[in-house]
Amino acid sequence: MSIYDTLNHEQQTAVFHTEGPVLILAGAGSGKTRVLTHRIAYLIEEKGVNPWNIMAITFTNKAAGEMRERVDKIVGFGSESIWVSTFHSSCVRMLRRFIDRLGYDTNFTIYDTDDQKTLMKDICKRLDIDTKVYKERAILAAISSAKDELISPEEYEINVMSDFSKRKIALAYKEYQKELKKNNALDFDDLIVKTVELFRACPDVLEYFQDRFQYIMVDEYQDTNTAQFKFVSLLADKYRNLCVVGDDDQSIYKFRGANIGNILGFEKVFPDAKVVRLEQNYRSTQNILNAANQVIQNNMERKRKSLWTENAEGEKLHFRQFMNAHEEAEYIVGDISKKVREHDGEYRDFAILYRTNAQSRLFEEKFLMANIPYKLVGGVNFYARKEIKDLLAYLKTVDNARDDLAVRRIINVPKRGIGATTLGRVQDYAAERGMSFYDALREADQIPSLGRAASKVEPFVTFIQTLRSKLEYLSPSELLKDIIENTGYVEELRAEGTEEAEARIENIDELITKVVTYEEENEEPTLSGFLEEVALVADIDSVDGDDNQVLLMTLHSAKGLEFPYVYLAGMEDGIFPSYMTITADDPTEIEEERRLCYVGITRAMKDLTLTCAQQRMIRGETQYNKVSRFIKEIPRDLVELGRNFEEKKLKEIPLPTSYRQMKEAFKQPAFVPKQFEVKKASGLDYGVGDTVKHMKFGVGVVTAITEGGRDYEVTVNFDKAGIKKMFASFAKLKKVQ
DNA sequence: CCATCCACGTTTTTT
DNA sequence: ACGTGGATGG
Repeated sequence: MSIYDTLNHEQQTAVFHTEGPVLILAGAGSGKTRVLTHRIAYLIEEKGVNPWNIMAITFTNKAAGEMRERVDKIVGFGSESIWVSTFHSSCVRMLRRFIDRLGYDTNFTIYDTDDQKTLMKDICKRLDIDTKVYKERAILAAISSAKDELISPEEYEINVMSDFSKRKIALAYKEYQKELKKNNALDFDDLIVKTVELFRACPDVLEYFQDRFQYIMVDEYQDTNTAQFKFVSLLADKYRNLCVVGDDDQSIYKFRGANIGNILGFEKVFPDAKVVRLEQNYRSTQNILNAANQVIQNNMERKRKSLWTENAEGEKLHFRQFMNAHEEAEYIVGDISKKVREHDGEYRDFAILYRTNAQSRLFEEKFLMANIPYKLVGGVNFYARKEIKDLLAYLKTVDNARDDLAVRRIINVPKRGIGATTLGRVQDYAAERGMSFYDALREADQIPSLGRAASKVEPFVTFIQTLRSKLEYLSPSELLKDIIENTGYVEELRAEGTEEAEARIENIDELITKVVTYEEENEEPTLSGFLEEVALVADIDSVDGDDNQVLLMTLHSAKGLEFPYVYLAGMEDGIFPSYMTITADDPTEIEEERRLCYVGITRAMKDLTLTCAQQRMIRGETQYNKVSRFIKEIPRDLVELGRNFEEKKLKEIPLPTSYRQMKEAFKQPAFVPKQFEVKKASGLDYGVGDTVKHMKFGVGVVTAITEGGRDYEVTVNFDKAGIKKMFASFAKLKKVQ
């Protein structure tokens, strides 16, 4: 009995076919990750392939982490030398080694969307581009899609000669790349583009990596763009052992440049490709799967494929329509609460999925009121917060003095009396001499136009120089603490005394924790390493099944995940499918929305609820929406409609004050509900030695109560379940007389 | 040079 | 409804 016996026939075919190009068309829930991990094991154990020669590429760090974990479990020896990583981090790793061949420094900085925007704004000003006519975002989007297609600024310029407004963009693109290089920075797209460029410019480097990665596997292949395709095909060109896994029905990133042609045309590029179809679904019930199949069938452009399952028929899908979005949210939150009370599942078994991030707000509000732990994925990125960006800018400045953006961000934070005028003069001086902004600052006393302002600059320069000299013997976390102390950043916030400032301090504490965690997890922690990790995290990466919380996220973020209970909220024409795609000329856009719907439905394992509202506030305006066309594509007999929603409102809750106030009141990390505070103030109604009752574990005796930061941690010796530690506010323990 | 106020646009999705 | 960023006045 080998580990491969547990695979079905098609899965085995995919695992055993190790040589040459392979295309695995894997439907939702068909066990593709299992196939990939088993394939890696098979390569090593049966084919004698050196783990060192294997590479697996995913899109998110979370997916990479999960695969790594599973590979570690299944491969006995040498699994740590397999490269399991995302496109972006693979490229960074390669570039850190060789990018000097392209005239960049190997300690380059990675710009996020915020940085890009700041830089573009600057460029527009310089090029005299009116940002009211050409918005930075639009220009950046154009540049990004050019990069996705590997179109250089020069090529772009030639292509758009005839179009006036595009000529402007071409100009901006050129300037933008020039600035990036000057700042020794790369944006997200550059990470891939520059790697391809490197491969093309330096055959020896390409061959080095080709020999290194003789077996390459790519997950979520339907979401690769042209640049990523080129990256992969160049790498695989020598040994041709390329195995790609994907599902064209789950291609949902066209807006980000994903080229569905990569998967649809794989057999054209590799005529000798072995094609394997995984069509047995192990995740969902018949009903859920049937609904998904029926919906996706309305798309014209797709590979033939139909999912089936041996699972039970299961419950029917539920559909509910409400008067407004409040009732919708209340119903869903109430339903989850009820199901958990009735032991149908734990909080972690539930997920609410929606089309736009803005829809999350109401759910948050209701979860806070109902005191249910939840986790919001997405929204405002932790690393996009002001205080975090400020401190990171300090670290970046120390790490790479050529990053003008970072230097300019912090030169007057905290206030050093250096204003726009001074900045402009330094900038001019730097531009004249072709030096970096920071280098110009270092010789501030030699800039005649500065006058007295030069004396204000000096302490800043000295400070940075001191930090840099400490770089050798201070760890990143010590450096960060040094910065916080010397700038008085936290002190200043503390002096403010507002709740908002408190929240910022908490965020800073969290940043420190993250640096320390980074140092613990890496053998050779470096400042550059930390900054790089920070630049490449996605929201979804922080989702951890260990926390018992309801998950809230967009449909896009949910790809690749599964939950016993799924709620698809906001099933309305105009929301989902979005207004943009309904009104678009291009009919394929609606197909992409439908694929998104397919992704949503197939996340559910046993229970799927679809909801919509008749009216909904959007940007302060009330909208009236029809039921989503996708709902109508689901056969009626698969759906249970339910009586009109009559359940009592979540009891005795004072009417919601404004959302802002709510947030203020509960401003802990989002998932820590209010009750902590309440409980602490009022104390517990049981103590050590008392007998208590728990919903799930039954009766037990309290052996200890410790005071945690925000809650009491109670240790109980249960008659049946043994000793458990739990937080008082979640455990809902009742004293038994 | 800095703080405050108002107008505007933003939202479809993100590595 | 909300936050950002520009304009304005101190």
